[in-house]
Amino acid sequence: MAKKVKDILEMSKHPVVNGSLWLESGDKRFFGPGPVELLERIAETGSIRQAAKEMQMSYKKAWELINNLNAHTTSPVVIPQTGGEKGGGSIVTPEALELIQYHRELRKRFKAFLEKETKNLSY
Amino acid sequence: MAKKVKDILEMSKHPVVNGSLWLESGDKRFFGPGPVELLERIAETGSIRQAAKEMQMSYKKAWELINNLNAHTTSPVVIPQTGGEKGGGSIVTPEALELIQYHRELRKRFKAFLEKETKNLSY
DNA sequence: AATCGTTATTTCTTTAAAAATATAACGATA
DNA sequence: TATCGTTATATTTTTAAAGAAATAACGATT
Repeated sequence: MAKKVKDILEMSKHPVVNGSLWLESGDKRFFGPGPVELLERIAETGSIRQAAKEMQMSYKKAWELINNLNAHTTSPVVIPQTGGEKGGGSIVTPEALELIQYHRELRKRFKAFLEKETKNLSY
Repeated sequence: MAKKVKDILEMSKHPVVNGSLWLESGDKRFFGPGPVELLERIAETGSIRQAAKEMQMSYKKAWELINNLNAHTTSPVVIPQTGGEKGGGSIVTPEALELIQYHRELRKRFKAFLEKETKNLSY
């Protein structure tokens, strides 16, 4: 009888099945953990720059993520305003909030999958 | 009523849920797509160097992957022989083949998960 | 002992990604 | 119209990862 995985792996090191999820189209990722957190923080702060700063992300990268995300939605999920009383800012649309919620649920299902597979290592 | 994801995403670009899976312990990955393919090729060729070459992977990286993998198993899954009639070579143990098989099945389950989630985007 | 191609390892170089920097445009407000 | 902090964008610099190259050790075979 062939050995089982748990007899091959060094179980004392507590190996786990882990992974990453994202939305892509044409091999290009446009919605993963990064953009999600960014959206959340833009919603809070009203500013791409400030949100990026909180995440220790460069403004440039943040802007690219948002721009890329907007390119994959029927209407922009982040609406920037340049100039204005405080120099400008950005608001996230209700659709963005919907995407965030979707991703939370997706992540929950993925987490369940990973935990199931991790448990499965032991049998 | 809140919009659904399919109404927010630009569905004409055919977005899909995709992801990556691996085994890790202590935040360090030791078994993902790379090592799996490498093991398969070492099994075929009997040589780390040749296997790496086939994958356009540097020998150094291949060796690191294998070394790292061996460090997470109860006994080495790749046994190198330095020197010998053809200069040496490496053989993969039955346990390695078992790991490969495990990963194939894991990947199958993950694929099903991803496809289900991708379909789910449309509803 | 000479040969072979591999393993094992270090060092150097290249490349790519990320980050930092700089600057123009913007428009509500005072 | 002067100010503000932001968006938008290009350019430069830094950093990290990957790759290339070089070298010693190895041992069965001849």
